[in-house]
Amino acid sequence: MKPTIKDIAARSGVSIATVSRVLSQKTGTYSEKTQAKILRIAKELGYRKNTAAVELVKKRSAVIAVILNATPTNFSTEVIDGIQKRAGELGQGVIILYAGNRDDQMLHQAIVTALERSVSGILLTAIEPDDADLTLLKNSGIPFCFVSLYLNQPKILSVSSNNESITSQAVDYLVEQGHTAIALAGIDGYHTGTQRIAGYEAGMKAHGLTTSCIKYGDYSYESGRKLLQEFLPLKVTAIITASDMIAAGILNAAQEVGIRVPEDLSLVSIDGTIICNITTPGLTSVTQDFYRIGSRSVDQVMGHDVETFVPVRIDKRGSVKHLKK
Amino acid sequence: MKPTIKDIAARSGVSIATVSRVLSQKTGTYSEKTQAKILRIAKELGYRKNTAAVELVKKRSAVIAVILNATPTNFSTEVIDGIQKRAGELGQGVIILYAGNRDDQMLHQAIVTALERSVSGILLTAIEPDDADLTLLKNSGIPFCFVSLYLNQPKILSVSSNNESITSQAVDYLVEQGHTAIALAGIDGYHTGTQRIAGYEAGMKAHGLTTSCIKYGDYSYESGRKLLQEFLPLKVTAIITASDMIAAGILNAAQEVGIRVPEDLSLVSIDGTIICNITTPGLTSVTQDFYRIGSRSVDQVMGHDVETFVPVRIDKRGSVKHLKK
DNA sequence: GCACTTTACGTAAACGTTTACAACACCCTA
DNA sequence: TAGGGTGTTGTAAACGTTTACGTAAAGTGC
Repeated sequence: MKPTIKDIAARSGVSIATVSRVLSQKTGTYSEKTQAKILRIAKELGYRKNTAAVELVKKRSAVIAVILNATPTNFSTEVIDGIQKRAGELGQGVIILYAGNRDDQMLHQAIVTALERSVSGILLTAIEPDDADLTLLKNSGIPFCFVSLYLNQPKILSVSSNNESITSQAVDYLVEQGHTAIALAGIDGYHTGTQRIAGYEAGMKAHGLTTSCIKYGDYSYESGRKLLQEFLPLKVTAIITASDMIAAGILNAAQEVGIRVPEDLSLVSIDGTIICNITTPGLTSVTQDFYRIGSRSVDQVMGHDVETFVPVRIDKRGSVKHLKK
Repeated sequence: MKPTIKDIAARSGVSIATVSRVLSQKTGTYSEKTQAKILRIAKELGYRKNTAAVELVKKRSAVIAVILNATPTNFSTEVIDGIQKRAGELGQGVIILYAGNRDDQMLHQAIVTALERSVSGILLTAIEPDDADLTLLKNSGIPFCFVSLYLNQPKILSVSSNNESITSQAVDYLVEQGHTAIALAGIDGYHTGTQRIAGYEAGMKAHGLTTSCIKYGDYSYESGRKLLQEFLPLKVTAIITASDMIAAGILNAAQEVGIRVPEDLSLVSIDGTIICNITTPGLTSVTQDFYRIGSRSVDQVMGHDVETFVPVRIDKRGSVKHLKK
């Protein structure tokens, strides 16, 4: 049998209450002598606390639930890393729950699991729940925060990059480099995509450019490869891509049909993961700080008041050509 | 207050025992009529079971703990995906615990956390515990399994590729293509590295090749870039790399100094993740089935009797040149 | 109509902690 | 010496489930 505080109490001749106080470090409520004795005996017995019992009586578990899409984007590990580190600092464990791919049923199950565990916070990473689940979350009394997704609703916590700013900065940069025929590729039809389109169109308009060219996709490498086909008949000189994988797909498919990057086509990728270093040429990117997005989301959900938007930066690599006017 | 089975019992006029039996589906112990009534009332009240209470009385939680290195290799998401899916099928939740980077302190903490939660199994992914922790695990009474690491010790569960087979197959393939000056790059100094070296040397010897060339590294892209420098003065025609990232690093560094792949240098990468498709040329690889490694490790740790070694295959892309004899 | 089984449900203990409250010893101060 | 404070400990209830055991009612076979 695993030893319990009862065993320690029996062995040390004190009550379980005292053992509990020592073990949970309610300082000031016990003498140094008993502390030493209890710690010694606990060690001797190989005592491990029973988390379930603690959570039952405390009615809240020191765990943050992270709900993820099943398709692990190449940034999710960085986000989780940030979550994990910050959670550790705050004494919280992390439990990861997969929610399938826009699978409302699985997502619902994941949320229910988190609620049943009475976690101290729920982080939804790149996930958009339906209204029923959003209501469920709101009524649960457990704080939740959207990560890498901005819903633009009042009183809903979130931490992400500013999608409008991402695309408008990308446009600014390309215009600076002399481009005017600029497309946006691989965007989704949900919140993130919509916001990026808004930023793209605002950026274009600010420079007096009215022709917009937008192609949808799903952030994957394969999607990028397919998208290149759609650009063949068009005469854009630069493409802003919704992810590094989209950029890599476009890049490779382009090179296969003899289109040179950046000589014939410039690319600015959104994300800036290590993929950007691996391709030839390297991909100039609007780089998101995923680690910080993760760590700030933990602060956010634990009630600390921190930024909603984490800044991005442009990393110049080799995929954009400077056009002479 | 969150409703409990007591509230349901009060509202439906039965005892909490009956409510519990219905809710935990002890079929055959209740009538359809009471079942219907209880389920209806539970729904009305928005009842959620309290996992902590269940775990306390059952003395085991339906959760598998996955302990990971902090440096998320690009295959870990695939492994976790496999774990997650299979665990879901078996009704187990998954909790992820990071263990830092060969940080014995953090690893110990992660193991203790898993034990305190009385998880139903512990999966150690690409992690080598020290003797004290191994003893702790063995004495815990909780099954554990090494994932993507083979310790070659009796009675220790593990699921991985066969590292000796990986490198010997790579050697076979390169010899088939006419290579004889074959190096091994980016290998670590622990179990995995040692096994891969054994396979490499056995493979070389089997073909009558006696000169071996081994360079150590840490699986990262940067490590690959550095390694290329070491190969410059040597005259190898082919390199087997310990990971896709190592291969990508060598590839890019090589191209920068005018070494063409595969014309001047052939590469066979170990892992076969999407990285192999993204580089130019694509990387020929010994591809590991990480998803299956993950899913089988769940079976293993849950007591099902499944394979310890998951087969690998060679995927030909563009990084190996066929040398005429 | 009897003995026996089955079905459906209730009672109460148990799981391992935390914590409000009480109790006691001791010391200090007026 | 009374009164109060402080430091340390014990008692016991509480957290929300599961489940062994008991029991009453209903069904079965003869």
